[in-house]
Amino acid sequence: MTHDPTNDLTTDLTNLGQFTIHATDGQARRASLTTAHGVIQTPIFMPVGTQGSVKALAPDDLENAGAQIILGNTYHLYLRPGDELLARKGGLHRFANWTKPILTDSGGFQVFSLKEIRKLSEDGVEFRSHLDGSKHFFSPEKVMSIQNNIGSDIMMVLDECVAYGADYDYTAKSLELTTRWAKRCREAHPKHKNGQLLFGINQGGFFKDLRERSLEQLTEIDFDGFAIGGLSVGESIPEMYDMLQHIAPLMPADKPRYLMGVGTPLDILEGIGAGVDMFDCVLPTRNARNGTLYTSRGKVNIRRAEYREDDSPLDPDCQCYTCRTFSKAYLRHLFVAGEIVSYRLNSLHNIAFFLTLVRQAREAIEQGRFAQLKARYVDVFAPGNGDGIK
RNA sequence: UCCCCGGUAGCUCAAUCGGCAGAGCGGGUGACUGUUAAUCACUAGGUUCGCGGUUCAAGUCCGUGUCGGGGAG
Repeated sequence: MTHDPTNDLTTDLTNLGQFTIHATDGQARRASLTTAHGVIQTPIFMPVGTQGSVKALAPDDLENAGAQIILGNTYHLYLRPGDELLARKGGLHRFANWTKPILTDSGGFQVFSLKEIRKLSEDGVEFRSHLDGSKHFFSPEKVMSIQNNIGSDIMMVLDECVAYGADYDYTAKSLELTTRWAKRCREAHPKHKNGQLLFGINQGGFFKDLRERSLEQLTEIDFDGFAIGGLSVGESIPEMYDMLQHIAPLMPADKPRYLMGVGTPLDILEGIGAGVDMFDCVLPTRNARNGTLYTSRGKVNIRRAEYREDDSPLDPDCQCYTCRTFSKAYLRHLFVAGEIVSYRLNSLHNIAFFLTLVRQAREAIEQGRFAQLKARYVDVFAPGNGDGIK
């Protein structure tokens, strides 16, 4: 059984994939992208909901925090609950009651993160399930089919996310493989079939000529957008920024640019400054569950003893439910006591913080003052500049 | 009054034949980047109940006191 997501579309399909740039400020772009479930205003941060849920948050929480689009993951959703079940339930949107756009990662990151339990070949990736050890084969065609069943608005091609430290020869061969897989994904999924967009993924490790080669090959294929993969895999911040600044401006200007898996508030601003439009990262939600909260004054580890009696809000400049309602002392208590609502309140805040950040970036670009906005955040978050704790 | 068991980190407890006093939890911190993560790492806490003895060496053996638990009368 196949699922046709066009059944419950909210958008005029004639504009599908349309990417309109409304303003620029240096390399930074203020734009919008039309998907089957709505128009995304960029630059945007996309909360990660690997298993069909942004951990600890319900759709209402996400909407209240201002989320426009969330992620799902092909590998995880295939294993559980299964893409065919999702198709029977009307796709992930209907199953999870999330009416806005969804982007699905292809499983390419699991090639990196689950490298102990997978085998690569020309035809695809064989994974051993991290849940029960069973074997599963992900070809580019299979990954397209799974994402069809999930019904995501933006699908990603299967790629090999190369680990940091890979040598030149390996990285070169890997990028060629990623290109061949990208072509097969495009062939398996004709443009805008089911109202679903498809993005290619740039690889090439930390070799600029390989990154450029990857980009040249990918741009010959008709994708709706292009992603930078293989960053934030263990390299230093300067190495990441150096590659980002090199490759992002070379990407097609008339298509959305997506920096996968990045990053911290400063990483995101660096990316926007280099011309990137879309970001996703587990950092706000994972850190929230581990007690690290982002505020306009810097990072706050809510577990710290100094907040035991602190009646002030987490972030006086934040409009989120958590900051409007509770004191740091109470949030600390909830976290230390391991209360479940702690994970929700913390996640809600961190997501709101990241979404506020990109909203401010959009406004700043429109007003030609992006550099000032970035400088303000660097002031707060740069190492040795008050990064840690206020 | 007698008999038995016990007293080791803030808490609950380990420690071989007498051979460098440890763990878990708790405390104090840090890390986390397309989620195998409500996870992981680091760190500070000691008159081993007191006193005396044996021994090269005692948390450990002996004597005595003390505190707690149990039993007998």
